[in-house]
Amino acid sequence: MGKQVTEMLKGVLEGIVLAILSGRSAYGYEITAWLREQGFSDIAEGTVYALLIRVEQRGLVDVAKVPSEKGPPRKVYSLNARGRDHLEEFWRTWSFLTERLDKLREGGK
Amino acid sequence: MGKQVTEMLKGVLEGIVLAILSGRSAYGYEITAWLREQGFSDIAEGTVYALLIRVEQRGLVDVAKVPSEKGPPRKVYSLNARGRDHLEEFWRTWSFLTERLDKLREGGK
DNA sequence: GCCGCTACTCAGCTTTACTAGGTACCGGTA
DNA sequence: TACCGGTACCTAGTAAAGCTGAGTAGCGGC
Repeated sequence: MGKQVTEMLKGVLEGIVLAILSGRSAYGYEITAWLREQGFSDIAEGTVYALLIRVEQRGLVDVAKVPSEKGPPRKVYSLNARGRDHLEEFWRTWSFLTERLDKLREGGK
Repeated sequence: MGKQVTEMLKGVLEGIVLAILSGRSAYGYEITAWLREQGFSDIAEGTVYALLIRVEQRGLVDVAKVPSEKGPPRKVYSLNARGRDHLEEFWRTWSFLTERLDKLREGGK
């Protein structure tokens, strides 16, 4: 990926992670691995952990500590009601953006 | 608009402005006004000017100073070849992002 | 003579992602 | 036993891009 994606991710990555958590609970390491599989090849681990801490502090997710067979205990995150609201708001904003961009793309040629 | 759009605009606003310039030349004040009409209600003026200076310094646009009837002279920007390349690259990155997000949205319910 | 619109500029702040480390637990192998 | 690789998390410092808020300046109309 290029630097361009990096900048575009600002404000979007949080929505992506919340969207992942809306499907099922997950922990940081897992989310990072999943993102890499999906083509977000160079998202730094630290970025995901920092983001998770941020959304936790804002009360958008619940956390449970679950022991792992191989390594330190996992911090499993799940979306709560507030997080679900926030995610909906994210999708609305995202739709707004994509609509404008689609129009621009057509109009611009 | 909310703070959410603000963060999402990072990395995207530049593409939006380049896309506008791909259709026709324009100057800062005009671009700001146009963005506001399109629903980007609280994009700060300073933001647009700063962005224009940035893309100019990176050689993506050409600049011409044109006297105005009512106010200081306008700096009219137009997309050059490099800018056009950059814009194409932007659209590719944008498509990549929207594809992932669309999938997530469906999958997440 | 001043108000409002046009038009651009600048310094300082915030947010979010990156870099580049580090801690720690486990199993397998030399 | 000693180490390595995979799992799992955390932190401090940096950079980029947008915002806030203020300032400069020309023009026309009441």
